[in-house]
Amino acid sequence: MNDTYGRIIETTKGLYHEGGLKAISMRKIAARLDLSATAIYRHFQNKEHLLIAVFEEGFKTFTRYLWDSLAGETPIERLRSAGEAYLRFALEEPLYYQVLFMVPTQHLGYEAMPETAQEELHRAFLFLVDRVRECIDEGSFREGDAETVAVAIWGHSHGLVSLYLNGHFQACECDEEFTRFFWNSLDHLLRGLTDESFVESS
Amino acid sequence: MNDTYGRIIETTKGLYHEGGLKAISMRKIAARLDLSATAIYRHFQNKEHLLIAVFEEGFKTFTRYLWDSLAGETPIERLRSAGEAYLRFALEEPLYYQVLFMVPTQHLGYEAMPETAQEELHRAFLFLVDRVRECIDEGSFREGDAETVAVAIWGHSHGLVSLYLNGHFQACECDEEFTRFFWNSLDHLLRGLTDESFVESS
DNA sequence: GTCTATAGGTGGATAGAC
DNA sequence: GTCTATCCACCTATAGAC
Repeated sequence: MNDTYGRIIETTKGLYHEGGLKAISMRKIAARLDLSATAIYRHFQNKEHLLIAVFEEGFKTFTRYLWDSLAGETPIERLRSAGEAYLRFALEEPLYYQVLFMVPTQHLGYEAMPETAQEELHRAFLFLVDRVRECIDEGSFREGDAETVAVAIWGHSHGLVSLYLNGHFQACECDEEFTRFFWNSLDHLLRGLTDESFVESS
Repeated sequence: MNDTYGRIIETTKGLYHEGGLKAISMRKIAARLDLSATAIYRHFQNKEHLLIAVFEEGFKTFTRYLWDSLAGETPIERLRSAGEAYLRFALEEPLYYQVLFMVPTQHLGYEAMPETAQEELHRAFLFLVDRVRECIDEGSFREGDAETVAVAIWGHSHGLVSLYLNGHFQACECDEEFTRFFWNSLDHLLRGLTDESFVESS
């Protein structure tokens, strides 16, 4: 990924991180790469297609993380690995995490983009639902709606991660400390979710 | 709030909701209110001050919600009321919720703004820490670090709310359904947080 | 594949009339 | 308090030379 195509995408992520969608412009990207503003149009049809490409690269990366988590032998191990993969992705690729999970799709403001984004996000969610359903099917979790449990897990994880990435976690000085906190907190939720009447009453 | 000042702030919130920070412009606000672009400058010094005003109105509103939650008689009741206030604010003022809690402060890109935002957010967090500490002090919660427990509660709540506001909650058709889900999920987390060794091991 | 030149649009903000 | 006229900065995108 050291070609111009890859460098343009990296620069776009950087601009997003610094100033949000409003800070991304073809001219600024070009300036940072010592290119003329128009050179980018040889690599991407227009700005919309560039942003779609960033999005899709992000999802490719995220999918690789999730894919690796399927190596676990039992459903419970695979669910835990999925959580580890989600957290590792957030910490190792914070810029992608923000673009994929922290931008309201309406704010993208393009035709093709929101559909791509929604579809990909839904696919990721279904992956988690599958991990939960496996656990229910083999009896590790109580009977119930896998989607309901998956949403609670995703919500909890996303909340902690997004507060941390936005700098609202003054307690944690480093990623390792946050990782310990994340798992401690999530384990308690999982215990609550699986021990009791969560699935039925919701 | 039917004066021009209030209408400008409402319109700004609406534009943010539709297209994010990049969609907010003095000209668009003016057009929606059938004003000339420059009329707004009689009410706000410039765009930065307008955005700060939106932020501060949002925090005034949020603070009113939290304030009402202090009416509870016991620490536990007040903590629960604070959660109810947080959720009601998110559902009744979703545009403010997004502006206050879902915009990375770097993306605001002004001098005065990020400090205002960070300070106000921190004050809201300290309010939650106080509610948790009360519960610990009277013995309803185990001994331990109130900030740690507060972060877990806030993270969980924020995660669920932001997924819901971003439309990722296909299971819940209406606010009432989401409210039930929210409390069911949060109650399980609270049980886990208070029953076991969460505070010590994190 | 990269450049310059350029068209056409949107934006923030000021000056001065009413 | 609102208007029009205006300035200047920045943006996306195209055409055509190298």
